[in-house]
Amino acid sequence: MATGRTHRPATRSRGIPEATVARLPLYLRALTALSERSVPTVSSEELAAAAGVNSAKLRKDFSYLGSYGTRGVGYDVEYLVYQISRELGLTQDWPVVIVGIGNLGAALANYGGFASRGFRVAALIDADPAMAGKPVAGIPVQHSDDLEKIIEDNGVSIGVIATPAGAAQPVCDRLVAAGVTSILNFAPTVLSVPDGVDVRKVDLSIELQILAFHEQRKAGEEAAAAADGAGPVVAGRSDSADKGPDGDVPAVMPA
Amino acid sequence: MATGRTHRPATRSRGIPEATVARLPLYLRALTALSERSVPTVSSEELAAAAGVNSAKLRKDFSYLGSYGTRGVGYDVEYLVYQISRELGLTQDWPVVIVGIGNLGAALANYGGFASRGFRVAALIDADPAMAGKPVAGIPVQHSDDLEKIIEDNGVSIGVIATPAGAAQPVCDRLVAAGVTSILNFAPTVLSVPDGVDVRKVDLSIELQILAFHEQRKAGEEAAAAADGAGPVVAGRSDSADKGPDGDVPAVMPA
DNA sequence: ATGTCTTTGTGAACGCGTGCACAAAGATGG
DNA sequence: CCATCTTTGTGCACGCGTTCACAAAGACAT
Repeated sequence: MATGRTHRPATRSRGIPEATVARLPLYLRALTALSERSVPTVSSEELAAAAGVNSAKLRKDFSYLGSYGTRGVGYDVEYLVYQISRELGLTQDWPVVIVGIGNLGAALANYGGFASRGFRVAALIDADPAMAGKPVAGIPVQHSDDLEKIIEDNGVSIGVIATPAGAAQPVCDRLVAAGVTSILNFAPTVLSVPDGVDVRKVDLSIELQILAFHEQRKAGEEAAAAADGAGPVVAGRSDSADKGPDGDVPAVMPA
Repeated sequence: MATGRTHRPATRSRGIPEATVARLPLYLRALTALSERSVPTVSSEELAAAAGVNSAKLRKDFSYLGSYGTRGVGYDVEYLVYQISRELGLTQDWPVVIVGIGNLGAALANYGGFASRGFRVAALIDADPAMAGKPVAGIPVQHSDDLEKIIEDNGVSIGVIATPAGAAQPVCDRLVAAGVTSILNFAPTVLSVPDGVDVRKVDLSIELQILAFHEQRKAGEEAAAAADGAGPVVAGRSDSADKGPDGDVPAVMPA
């Protein structure tokens, strides 16, 4: 995840904790898989295992949405898919623009996970005139001069920034000025935005650095253990969800 | 950011909280920028602003590493860069393999943020025989038949999975069997790994879904406010780091 | 209808992370 | 050498998130 946060004020959205909101997409994916296999109902235990979380946590998460389960039976898969989709706002169409069509921007444009969740790539924007008109993922790239017009014409409220670091803040400012209120930032920069605009950050380098930290620690422990005459650790197989080198921490965050 | 977690057991690595570890790369980036401008020292207040965090939090984070500041002056930039780099394990070389050279894999191979932090792309691996030998980012793609040999020959301990969802778990199993102990997963799947292996997950679709949730909420509030006769909200500019629609939550997590 | 069994929904306790506010430490000037 | 000023390092309190453990609720069989 991106990185570095502060607990949000008292504005808890409609009583649903942020931690829960972040898990809903995870549940939704697991439920969608069950739905495709025509599984009618699922218990909290089963679904929790599929999503890689604690079953009590899952039940508490669902309790924030309402009482959608049946005691002694479990949850109705289709009904839950609908409720979560509605809660996340996925029942409506979200036009999205991607700014910065380099390798990453092109990869995002081609990413299939967007369309399947109600997200529609409305436009691809790049500052390089040579890119203009060139189709990427079947969509012609438009020049950034037209950014404002594109945003307004398509009613875009979500923007994805995949530009180099230096261009990110100016692009962000223009997106916000044009009406975008949610930004997913892949550029390695801290963006400054007005109140009311949400920013989530994904930083690939930071993720690797966190892994490196734990990798180094493991190497150190192993060496220490070897020095003690004891062998390396490593035990039984476990679901990665309930251990993790990092417990919680976001490499993707609001910022 | 990837998603869904559980607090790690009591194994707090060398006393450094996970939340702190996740912020160290952020500080490092800000410090590197200062270093390039030849700024000799920086106060916690200034650095915190650059990294988008609370200054007290920053000081407490640094206190876990030791007392590297000078009261009345601040922190020595170069020294702090070195200490954080060492703490994160970036002073050593980390060979990394990327498995799955589609759009995303290619984008990762070309990503400049890796090399600059001690990460070296040792090999690109893909299951498609047609890709074999074809250079991506100047590195010839190798066939997945040779995965185990590549891992061992290069002493790789960190693997990046950018395959389709279906291939992720088998690839993960082979990586782990070959000796990889840290995995960065871009495939939309919950990976199961043995104890001792760290997994971090980055899910682009989940990030957008979280944004959509808040976007929907904002739209609802605005409508409600309009119905009350009051105008939309939106106030002054603020640094996004200390508000956020999501406070904390990780879309990237251990799982 | 009644009893048993399964599974949900949640009260309560605990722990981590955050941020305030201040004392201690050092620099700097007279 | 002393006074003042800046900035660190941290004790403390607060709140969120997680987890346990159990009572309530419904299904199902008899």
